[in-house]
Amino acid sequence: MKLSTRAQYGTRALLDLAVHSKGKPVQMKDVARRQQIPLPYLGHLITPLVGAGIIRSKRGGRGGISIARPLEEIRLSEVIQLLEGSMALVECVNDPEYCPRFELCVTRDIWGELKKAMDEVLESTTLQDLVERHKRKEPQEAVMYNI
Amino acid sequence: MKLSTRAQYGTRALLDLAVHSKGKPVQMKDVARRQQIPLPYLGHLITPLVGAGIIRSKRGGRGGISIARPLEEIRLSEVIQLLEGSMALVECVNDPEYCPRFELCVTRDIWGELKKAMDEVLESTTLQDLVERHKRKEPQEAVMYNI
DNA sequence: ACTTTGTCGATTAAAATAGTCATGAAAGCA
DNA sequence: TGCTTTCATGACTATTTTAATCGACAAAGT
Repeated sequence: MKLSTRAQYGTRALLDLAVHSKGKPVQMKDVARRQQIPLPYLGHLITPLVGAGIIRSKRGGRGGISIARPLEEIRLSEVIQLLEGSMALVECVNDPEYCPRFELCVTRDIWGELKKAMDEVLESTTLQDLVERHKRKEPQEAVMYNI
Repeated sequence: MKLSTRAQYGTRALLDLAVHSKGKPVQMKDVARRQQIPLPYLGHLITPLVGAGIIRSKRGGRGGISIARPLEEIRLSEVIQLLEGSMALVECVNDPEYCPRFELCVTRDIWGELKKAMDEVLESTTLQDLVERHKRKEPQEAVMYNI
């Protein structure tokens, strides 16, 4: 039971963008290189994020992609939903009509609890949180502004 | 990102056993029929559970399988581990050496938190809990002993 | 015009999962 | 003993999902 590379790559790409783009477009090829993601594949991951208004893109020379919203308004839950779909581990958790026994099924309840546990983590984490954690881990990129 | 049928079937089979076997062996074909699991496939799921001492099996006429431990000593975490493996959503959460950037990688931390959130649910749920929930949902199977 | 850069659909490749089949081994029973 | 039942196991096949590539195209700049 693994997360798809879509979700992994996509999250890494977003964090990369958040760190490297200060409002200015960053070329996909740079993100791809830094994050070790095949460039043509990255294109496909970006699409749904653009559609959801998380990323803004601009074609042509000096074009690129950039974050389209305040970082604290981008929840991981939304990102993962777009790239991976629901975190439900079995179909019947999303769609009760999928299995006629959903009412009596006890195991379904457990899979539902697992989904809920994951959703809580993803709902409560924003891209801003990731950036802050990242800064804490890579102090060499921090700049002393006030000295 | 779906749970394998192994884990789904295996958990259902175990619950079925807990409900239908009161210490006495139950034939795999009966479990398979009730739980709608292909019989030859069920055989493969049972193997690791027998190996771990969760299920006891007996061949030959009047043989079958039965639960080998007190229900409250069978945690879902153990069952899932046997049937599905670790709940880590990416390999680097299990094995730090898998990716050289594990120390600095922020997204890895998040996948680790998701694993932890799931593990907590699975650790805290035993087969006994499932049986109790099941009884609550199917009162028609309850028998009045004290009247 | 020409170059750069993202968009999109079609297609292929690779891997994981699900399921089957055939053979064998243990246990009971006549 | 020999027959039947029932689980055990490894090899194999089929199916599905995921990952990735390719090519043509569209928009934006110079």
